[in-house]
Amino acid sequence: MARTREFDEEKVLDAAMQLFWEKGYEATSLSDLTSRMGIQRPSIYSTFGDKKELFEAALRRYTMSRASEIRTKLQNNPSVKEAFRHFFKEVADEEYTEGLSRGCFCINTMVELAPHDEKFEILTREHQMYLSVIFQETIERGIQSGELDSSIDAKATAQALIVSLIGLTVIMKSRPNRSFVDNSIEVTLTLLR
Amino acid sequence: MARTREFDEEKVLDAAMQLFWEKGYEATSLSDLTSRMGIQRPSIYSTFGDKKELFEAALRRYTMSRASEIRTKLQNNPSVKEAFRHFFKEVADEEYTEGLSRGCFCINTMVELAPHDEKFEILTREHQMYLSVIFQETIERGIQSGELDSSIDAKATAQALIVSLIGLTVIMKSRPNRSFVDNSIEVTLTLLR
DNA sequence: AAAATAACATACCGATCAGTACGTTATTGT
DNA sequence: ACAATAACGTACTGATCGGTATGTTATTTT
Repeated sequence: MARTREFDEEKVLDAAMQLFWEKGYEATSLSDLTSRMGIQRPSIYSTFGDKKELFEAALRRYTMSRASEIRTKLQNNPSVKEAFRHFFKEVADEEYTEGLSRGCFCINTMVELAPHDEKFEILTREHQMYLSVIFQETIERGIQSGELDSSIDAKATAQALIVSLIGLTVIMKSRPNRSFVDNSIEVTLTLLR
Repeated sequence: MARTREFDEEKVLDAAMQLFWEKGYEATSLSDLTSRMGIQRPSIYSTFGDKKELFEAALRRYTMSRASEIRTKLQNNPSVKEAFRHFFKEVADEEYTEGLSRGCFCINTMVELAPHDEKFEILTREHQMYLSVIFQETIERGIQSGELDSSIDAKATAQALIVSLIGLTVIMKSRPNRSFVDNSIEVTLTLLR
């Protein structure tokens, strides 16, 4: 050992995550990163590798914390339908409250990088598949409790809800009327009967 | 007048559209554009303005042709539900057939540019709103013909279908199992009862 | 205290970026 | 035929890109 590191690795990775989340991969320069992370260029390279590797680390950090956040939110409500309604509304509220529409870092990456980079195709797919399993388990809980009709297909319905969540997240970037979003959510939730 | 233009303005704009559609705005360089469009740099600037203006022209070209294409497809089937099913399946088929997942140029732009450029926020929003009106009119046709229940909210349902279509288009960039996509489509179509 | 070592900051690299100046060529109107 | 003009190709601009070489500073081990 020798000189001790002056920065907190998690903190600077978090700063990089915020920046990539806001601006995407291509539009974020190394200069943007150094100023936002508060460390110098060689520190980035020695700690995280090149720009793509830093991006990957930031995305992995995002998907992990996001997945557990969603899992917690869906578990915290005895009513499955209300849990989904509350979650979807919350997603909408966040986009309409904040000035900047960051959306979902993973979805942004799916659009920007997945088609041309297999690593991110896989990484983003696996996150969505994981979320869809969380949705499915939540729906199955609703069936077991008798809240939901046992005739519904938990897996297929979960997948449809994931698709709607993605669509919602994306279209909010164009800032449609709030009624558009609210209508879509209510209609989509009728899939949970 | 003097020397006549040697290139077809529509053809080179179409080439630019294909390229921006595949790679997005930032990742497409002027050198990429000149080689794909087959014309020199000054010809681009004198004909279309700068890179952003060329991008905008390409996107406008896309949204217009896409909207009329969708309108036609939905009108060509007497059954509204079958029209939507066929259309959604076709969107899926295209993504799974082609090697590269281009998705929808307008959706790509919504993710990449809309949050930081009001012009594209408006342009992409208006396209989605236009599509949602087409969907709504199609659903209303189904209600009038007796195919669909008159109790359904045509506008809200159309909006939910637009959201699902966006979600589908985006998630296919991560190349999920075909069953994921097919399940989502079938469940979503149960909104048309 | 001295040697070893790793994080630090500065300053640089060649490549590529978007955009343009400029000289040449081809077509027009007179 | 000739002057005017606009599209053409070449070659360039300053700025910025991602990435690194290098020298300095601080901490640890001996």
